[in-house]
Amino acid sequence: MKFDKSLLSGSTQLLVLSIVAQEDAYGYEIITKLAEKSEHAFEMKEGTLYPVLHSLEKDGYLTAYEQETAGGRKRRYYHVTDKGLKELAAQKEQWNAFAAGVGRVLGEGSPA
Amino acid sequence: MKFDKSLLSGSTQLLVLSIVAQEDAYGYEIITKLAEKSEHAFEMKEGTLYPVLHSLEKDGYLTAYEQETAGGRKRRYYHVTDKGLKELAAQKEQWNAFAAGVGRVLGEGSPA
DNA sequence: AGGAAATACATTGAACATCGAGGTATATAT
DNA sequence: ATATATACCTCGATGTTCAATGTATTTCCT
Repeated sequence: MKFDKSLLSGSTQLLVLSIVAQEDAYGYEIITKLAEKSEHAFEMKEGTLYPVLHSLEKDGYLTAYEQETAGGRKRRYYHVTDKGLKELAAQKEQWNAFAAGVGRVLGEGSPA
Repeated sequence: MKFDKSLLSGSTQLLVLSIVAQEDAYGYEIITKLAEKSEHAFEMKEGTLYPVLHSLEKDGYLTAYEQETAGGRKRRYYHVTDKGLKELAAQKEQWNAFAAGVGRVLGEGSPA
């Protein structure tokens, strides 16, 4: 496929970038928000999220800073960079093209 | 994720099932049709398709029969079974839920 | 006060999917 | 004759995700 790595699995990146772009967020929070917003269609696992977060940071799409709660709990917040916003836009486009393609393949012959 | 294997990568199965369900087809033809119908959003590789075809057949979603062209070229046609049609319906539902979920995550905050 | 559950971070090994490259063979076009 | 398209297939490398596991703190319940 043309999209596979940059979409099928890249949908993870897309989702994470999208959440963080809306508001700075920390790991645990991202998982929660994803579940909420998708109405539990997604339930991303920590083992999936953290490596993605690290690679997004390494690639310069996100920056991280630590902050303590009133309670004293440390959280690692992520913030999207300009580069990250551009990447997000690109991945959104890719997703739309992919989804439209699937729709076209499924639609003809027996419109759901 | 909840869907990953049954959707992200399972989108391959969905796509193939959908093509064959519309009309019996052989391997090479499936790749061509997928490219056409999706307006080149997908370009499935043979190394991806044939293993999928074999596993769909093994699982009873497809049956195969051989046929020769006027030219004398042998083709292995695939036909969808009742079980395959049910699976297709199920995977379509999954896809729709997934796509809707992504849409919801992307949509809020900055409606494209 | 004590214990369970939720919060919050992270890593590792196994499983799985896809691709790229390679292989075989026939038909058609140049 | 030779190159390209058709048509099937396999294998190894790569990359992604998950389940399991680990640590530590905070909050809730009894």
